[in-house]
Amino acid sequence: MSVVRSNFDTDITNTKLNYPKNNEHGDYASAIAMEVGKKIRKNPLEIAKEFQEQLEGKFSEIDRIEIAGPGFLNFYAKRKFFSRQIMRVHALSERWGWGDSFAGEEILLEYTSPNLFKPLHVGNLVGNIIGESIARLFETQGATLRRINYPSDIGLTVAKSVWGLQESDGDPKSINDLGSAYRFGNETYELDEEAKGGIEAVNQSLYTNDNTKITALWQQGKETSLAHLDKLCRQLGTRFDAVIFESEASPIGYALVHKHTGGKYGIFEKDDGAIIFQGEKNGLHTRVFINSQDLPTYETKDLGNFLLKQKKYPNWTRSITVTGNEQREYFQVIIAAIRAVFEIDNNHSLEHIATGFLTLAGGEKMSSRKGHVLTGESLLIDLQEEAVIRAKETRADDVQSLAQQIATAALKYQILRQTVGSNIVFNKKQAFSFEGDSGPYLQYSYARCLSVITKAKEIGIAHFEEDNSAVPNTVYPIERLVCRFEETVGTAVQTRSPHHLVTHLTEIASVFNSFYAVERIADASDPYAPYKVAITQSVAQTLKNGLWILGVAAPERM
RNA sequence: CUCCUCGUAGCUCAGUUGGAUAGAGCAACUCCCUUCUAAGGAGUAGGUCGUAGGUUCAAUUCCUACCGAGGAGGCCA
Repeated sequence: MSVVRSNFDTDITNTKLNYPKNNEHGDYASAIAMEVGKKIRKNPLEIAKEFQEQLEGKFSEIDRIEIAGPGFLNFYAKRKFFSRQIMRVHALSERWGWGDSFAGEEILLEYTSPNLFKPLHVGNLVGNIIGESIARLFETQGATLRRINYPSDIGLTVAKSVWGLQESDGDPKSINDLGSAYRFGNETYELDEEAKGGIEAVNQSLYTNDNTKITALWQQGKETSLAHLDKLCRQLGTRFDAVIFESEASPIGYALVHKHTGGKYGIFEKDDGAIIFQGEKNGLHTRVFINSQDLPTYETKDLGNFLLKQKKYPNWTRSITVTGNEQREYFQVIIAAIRAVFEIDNNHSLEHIATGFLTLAGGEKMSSRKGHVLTGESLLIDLQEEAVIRAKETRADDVQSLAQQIATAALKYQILRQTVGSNIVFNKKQAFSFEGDSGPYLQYSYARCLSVITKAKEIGIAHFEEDNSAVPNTVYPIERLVCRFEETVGTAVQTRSPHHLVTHLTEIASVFNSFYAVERIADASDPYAPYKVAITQSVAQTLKNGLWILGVAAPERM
């Protein structure tokens, strides 16, 4: 069908083929006649007629072209087109849906980037889940991905924890002690002037490294916190290629800013004792990079971070940072500053992807039963407990591991289903139900496909062969949907929007389940059985490949 | 005050980049397991697409104004 597409992607028009909502309007449709008609002031119906005559018989896959409504061109594909696509899915197998639109690119993708020494809030997981999915999307298009974690290991929040550890004699090897140390430090900072001074002193010491006891606590706590994070990330399916600490980036950024301050070609300038970047010249905000106490701000650290990334991966072509959307405007400034400082040319691109906030639905408070903040971890544990109950009734060999797969699927689905950047209302009730539009629904549909395929094998349904097997005249809706998968992956990558994929997979699962409900697939007496099984296989493959991109496991039995 | 993002069914969200009758799930009400997995399927009901203008053959989609929500705006991140 790409032949048809390319034929229309001309200079005269930006009209593309689209999928009619109604099958009666063909398999593909174009509004080109209306658009051209407007430009040359001619009746669209006449133009459509011309197109029709010119295109008729030009495409081997097209059965006929019809004109409808005010001048739509409706293309009806041949039956064989679909059965060939189904065979193609089978042939491409693991690579079905993959492409090469980013081949040769080396992409630096920074995401997750949490505050160490602090419990991971569910919201922190959003960036990880979206980031991982975007990484995988790029990987399907031939790019080499460098997953980068840029945790904050220095600064006031860290100082609060370290101070808390010191005061409460907490064990820096215990993740729970780190959490309570942070809460203690954070609360005391607000209430007690003297303690506030102490925390600020700790903060200073972290920068200057002048107190061995504090440094030791810090390093031990950092290790604990990192190990814990690593464990959680693995459960979610992420493994980072590089970790760059804010504490490393800080002095490097500091030197960079000073190097480019003042003078004729200075990028930064001194103002009121601070060093700033004049963003207003480019319609952005002016931001302070080094404050009047000569301390680097987050902006400066991000510059240092970039230098470290570039040094580690000198052949990068694209650098993408995923953060919360409150940093949207902030990142426009950072990108402008990086472009100026590092003289980035047009062959390299810098992008920022903003993710939304996560809140809990209708009245549910952001606290668990114990009255603590709802951490990503505790939510996963709760989900898993719920999943175990269901998993026990399944055919799975390993109940615990299935429950874990279901739990992560449920969480990821809720986050990946909607447009990146819009705020996410986490519906606990919905996530825990595992029904309807959900991660487990996709997994269940996949397992169901496999079960049918297994049965087909058992009763000896023949393999589908293009020349020997029978194919029903009418095209099943599920066939059309499966064919579009490749294109969906493409738009998801282009727009950095995994939700397009989620929507499409959900639709595939839903339409397949309807197909399953009315059609008997593995029926030895049905001449179409080989084809129906082939369709089922293509659905399974599509779901599997799609779930992989989302970072969701595809259990074979449930 | 300025800028950014958003407003679609009771709730949570899609809407193929301007196309044909605006779609799902949840919740409500009906049905369907002696048939390949009921975490499923079929159906009913639910909409002035925030409001008002404008551009267009065609607007949920683009432009303007207003209303409402959230965010950002030189020494926090």
